Amino acid sequence: MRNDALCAPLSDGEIAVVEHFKSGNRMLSAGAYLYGQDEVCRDLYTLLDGWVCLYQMLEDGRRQILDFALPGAFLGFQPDLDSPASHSAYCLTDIAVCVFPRENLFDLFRAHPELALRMAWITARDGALAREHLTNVGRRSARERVAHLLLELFYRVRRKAGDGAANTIDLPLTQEHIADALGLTTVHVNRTLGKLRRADLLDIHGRTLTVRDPAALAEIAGFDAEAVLEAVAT
Amino acid sequence: MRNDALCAPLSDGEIAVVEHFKSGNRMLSAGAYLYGQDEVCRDLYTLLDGWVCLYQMLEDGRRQILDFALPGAFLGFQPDLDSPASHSAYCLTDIAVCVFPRENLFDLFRAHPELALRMAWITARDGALAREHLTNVGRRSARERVAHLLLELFYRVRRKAGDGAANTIDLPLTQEHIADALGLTTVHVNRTLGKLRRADLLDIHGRTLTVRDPAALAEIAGFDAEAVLEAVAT
DNA sequence: GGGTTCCGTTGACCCAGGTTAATGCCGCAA
DNA sequence: TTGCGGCATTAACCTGGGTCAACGGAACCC
Repeated sequence: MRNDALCAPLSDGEIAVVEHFKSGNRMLSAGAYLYGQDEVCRDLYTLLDGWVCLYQMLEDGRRQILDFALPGAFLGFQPDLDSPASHSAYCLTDIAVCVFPRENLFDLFRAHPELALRMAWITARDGALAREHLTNVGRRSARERVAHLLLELFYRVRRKAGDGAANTIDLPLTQEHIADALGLTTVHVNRTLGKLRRADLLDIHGRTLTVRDPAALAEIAGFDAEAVLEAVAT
Repeated sequence: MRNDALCAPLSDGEIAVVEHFKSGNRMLSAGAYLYGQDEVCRDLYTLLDGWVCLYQMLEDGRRQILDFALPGAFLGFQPDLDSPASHSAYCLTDIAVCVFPRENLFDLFRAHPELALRMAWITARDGALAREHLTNVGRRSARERVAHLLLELFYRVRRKAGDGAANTIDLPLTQEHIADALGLTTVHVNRTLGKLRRADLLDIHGRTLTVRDPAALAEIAGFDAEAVLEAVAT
């Protein structure tokens, strides 16, 4: 957890400060909202366990998923903490978060400048990932997009798991989530997944993703592991 | 300029520190690169004058424009300053930038924590804008996308200009730039602009954009001025 | 003055992906 | 046990936007 969270690069003494600052842990069930679009977000969170998806919704119900947050993600920080959130954070699974009261954040940052620096680092990384997603949906075909997203998630969760060998990961997404992340429809995602499966490149069933041929997928996706995973590294 | 740049909310004393830190100004001609994808970026910049576009390129030449940077933008900051840039910064016009040597950045931040905080703020804002762009290309039709982008730029430059009334702005973009920002082709952007022009909603010619009916355009675009412009406010 | 290059514009045609709708499976609650 | 709701899957059909190609004007250079 420490790897990705606010406190990763800190000394023990500094971690103690952060520990003291946090207001406790919280558990939420799958389907709950950590915070919702247009609602002023009271706290900041480090995701300890589970999956969260971040999305924006248009007036008429169209949805764009911006990112899937994995354990270690830092959530709820935005430029103006007093204005309503620009997106919703929805629990895809049961989750556990570490809660930081928003109020004293700036005091904390002033008292511990490394934390502000760390915050800038995290935020820049999240921005870079969002930009990767933008070029994915803006400039790649459906087949390429699906391959790209699944590879990204595959490597991200494998890195967390530290299980460098397994080619199967837990993937608590429906095809609708994938569609909404990629700017496609469920029907087309289904067709595309079917083709990739029949080509023996991967398999998805029962909340599980198996990557059968990472190299071929990377080729299809134009997946640059460096760029994408750096955007997600510690 | 001070409005948007690194030093906006600082005291005069603090600004003096930043002034001292900067290594000078630099001018570049339209068509030049401030920095290129995959090249390690030596400096950080505040854009003083002109337009810059930030884009990512795929192997096969497809291009996704991530953002158009306007005066006041802070450029070149990324999570790992020693790794190659994830995108290119290309001058759409002649520009002037204020240059900060990257080397001592962290020393500066340590010495002046407000700056690190300010950096986090700027980075979070840029991330939010990138996410707005993601939902624009992921979930809106060509017509909506074009309207949305042009309104965004319209309000952004008008805000800088402080010219609250004018309905015409300078827009140094070709239709190809618009296409590459929106995940469309030039041909289709042309058709779409034609329709908007014929509907008397806007007009583009000779590097100039005139918004004839902002309200109708906002309606079409699902343009939420709050959300989008906050993502760009001081 | 005549190339040349860069852009904008338009038309004809095509296809990747959207739409609609039906079918089937599984897990769960009564 | 049945029924129901969420999800995956498939097929038939349609359309928004892509592709290809041609043309025109403006700015530039020799």
